[in-house]
Amino acid sequence: MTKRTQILEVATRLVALKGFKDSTMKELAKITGVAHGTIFYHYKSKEDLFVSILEEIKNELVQGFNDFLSAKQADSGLEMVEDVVRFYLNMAGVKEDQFLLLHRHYAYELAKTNTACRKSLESIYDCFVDIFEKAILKGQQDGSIMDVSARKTALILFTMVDGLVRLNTYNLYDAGALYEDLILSINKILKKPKSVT
Amino acid sequence: MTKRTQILEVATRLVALKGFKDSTMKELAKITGVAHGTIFYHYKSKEDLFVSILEEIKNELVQGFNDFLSAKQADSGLEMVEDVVRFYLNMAGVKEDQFLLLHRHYAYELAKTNTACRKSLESIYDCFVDIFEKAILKGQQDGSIMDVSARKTALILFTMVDGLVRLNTYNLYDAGALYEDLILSINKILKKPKSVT
DNA sequence: TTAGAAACTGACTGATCAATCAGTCAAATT
DNA sequence: AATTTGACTGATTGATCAGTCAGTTTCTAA
Repeated sequence: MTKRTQILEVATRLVALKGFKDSTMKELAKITGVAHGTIFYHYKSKEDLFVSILEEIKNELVQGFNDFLSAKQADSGLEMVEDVVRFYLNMAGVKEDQFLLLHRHYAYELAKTNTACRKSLESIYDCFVDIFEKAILKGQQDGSIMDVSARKTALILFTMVDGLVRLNTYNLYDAGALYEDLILSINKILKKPKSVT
Repeated sequence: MTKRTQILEVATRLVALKGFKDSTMKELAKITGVAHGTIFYHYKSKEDLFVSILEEIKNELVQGFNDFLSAKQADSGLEMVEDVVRFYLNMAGVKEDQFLLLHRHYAYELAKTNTACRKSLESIYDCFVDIFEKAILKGQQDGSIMDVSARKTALILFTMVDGLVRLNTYNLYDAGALYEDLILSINKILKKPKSVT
């Protein structure tokens, strides 16, 4: 692995854990095992490094969700929504650093002035919401999901799932105990009542 | 208004807007119109000032939610849940700075080492979840809400509503357009089906 | 073999920050 | 009138930071 890649990996973990401002390039250099100046040889500034981190996160997450989408296609739409929720929660555990970083404010503040940053964030969130929307649309075609606005409902499901991930991060409540209740609630929102035609 | 209070008010807005690290005491002094040293006369450190900010937020929010609770008592439990949701969304608009600050990471990081900070956060979130739980329990007594774990469901509703507030903050989607759909979804989660005894 | 390019180093710089502290001043107390 | 107190001031300090740069090492291709 090149030093450039090593720096990016360690920086992701560091910024996720401590935030952008509290992560110093000195510490990053020390942990990575390179000289302070090497970071600036590969990335022209701290902000530039952050944009690269976000781009890498975007690539990994979009890749991961697309892989999931092309692998799973058999179930009903309603079952697919469940699968998406479980996959999302699983990804949030596996790629904890990436999700933690996405839940910090710095990226969204930088997005106001930095185009590349905004593009990455948009790609990530569109990817998240799209996958819920696709599952809902599928469910409406196969009759397992009731007639609701797919996009709006997708956004609501996303906020529910992502909210739970966040609750975990904050450590105020035991969010893990809520996973099954969350899926039950989502079922109630979506499930088409037995038709009475 | 005393300078001490003025400093606290301006600091709340400043830290909500820019985050703890990016808010400088120099700027705070300038905006408030006091000398740099005055801040340290009233608050022994920047961190101490932040704890005071959080305590003030706790007092205001807990007060606000308790006022709401003692005013509203007539409706059915299900209607009360709706009222709580609307009140929460309204408060998030009125007290935008306070909610924004609560959605930042610094408070939760400080809570790991600072007891007063942790206590304030716990009071705030317990207050939020309790009010949902009370409405659900009421609905289960009057028969408008189905038999579910009140506490767990309260947490899920809270993550839904708070997630929507957050979505607004991030400016990625138009969350305002989702308010009515959110309330519909919550209704589906809670509403007791017509009994078939 | 070697010359030039690319990768890397770490001491250094200037800027910025929280916090300090000696001192001012007006109001309260004696 | 004399003294004390508490609110307030702003220049100063020492620490820390991102970023620079002159110099060194490693790689590459002819």
